[in-house]
Amino acid sequence: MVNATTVNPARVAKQFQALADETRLKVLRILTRGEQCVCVLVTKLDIPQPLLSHHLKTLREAGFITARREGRWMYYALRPEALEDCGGALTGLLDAYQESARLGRPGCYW
Amino acid sequence: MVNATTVNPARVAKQFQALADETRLKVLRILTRGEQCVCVLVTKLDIPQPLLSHHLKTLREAGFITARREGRWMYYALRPEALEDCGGALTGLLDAYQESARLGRPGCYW
DNA sequence: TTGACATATCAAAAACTATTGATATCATGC
DNA sequence: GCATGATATCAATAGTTTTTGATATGTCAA
Repeated sequence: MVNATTVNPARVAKQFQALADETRLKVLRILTRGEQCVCVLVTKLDIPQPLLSHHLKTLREAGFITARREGRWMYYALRPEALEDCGGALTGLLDAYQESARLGRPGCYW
Repeated sequence: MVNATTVNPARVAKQFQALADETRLKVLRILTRGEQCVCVLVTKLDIPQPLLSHHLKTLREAGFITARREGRWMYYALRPEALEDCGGALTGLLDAYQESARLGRPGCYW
């Protein structure tokens, strides 16, 4: 079960860092519609190909997408588990907040 | 209702940027226990006070915390709405992903 | 095997963010 | 008013990320 204490700040910070970019969020949004070829992404995002390649690498290293080669094309797909994981970090904080409110904010466990 | 199309990538990217730092996540984690004075945060985090002040500013500008003065002390508190908002961006993506899977991935709406 | 295309990598420049130390502000108690 | 303590701001530096353009790699088709 996820809660505020089980969240590892260093690891989570890196995941949020990967989400902290407009282009990368747009990539994820496109990929919600399913696997896409890089050529499609370049066209839709209208950015230079090497730059997109770099952002894809960032997303992949953070676990948000997977890559698959098919002939000359690379297909990228969303990895929903990673999004769920990040969401879990947020709800972990929210749950801790609500739980502590329920208990009357007894001071920090730190 | 939140979904992938209603999410504004530029705004959300800034919110995630504020979360993309270990110290700031620790601050939020401490604040789940309720409002805290800066002096408490400095002690718990063991970082120089001006640095903490800078991180608090970042969190405040992104809407994650509020500040209140009481005499010489400043008290910071979590703003759960901002966390919910960020979580909404993630679930918006996840919902879009699942919905498009349900519909058989009919190509991108872009 | 060569040519063409899709994508990745690399190196340099530009832009941004974090950190530090010094100093300013603001409230309090004397 | 002055000294003190709490916090914020500022300027400089260091570190990181983003962007660009050039080039490399890998695959296919002829």
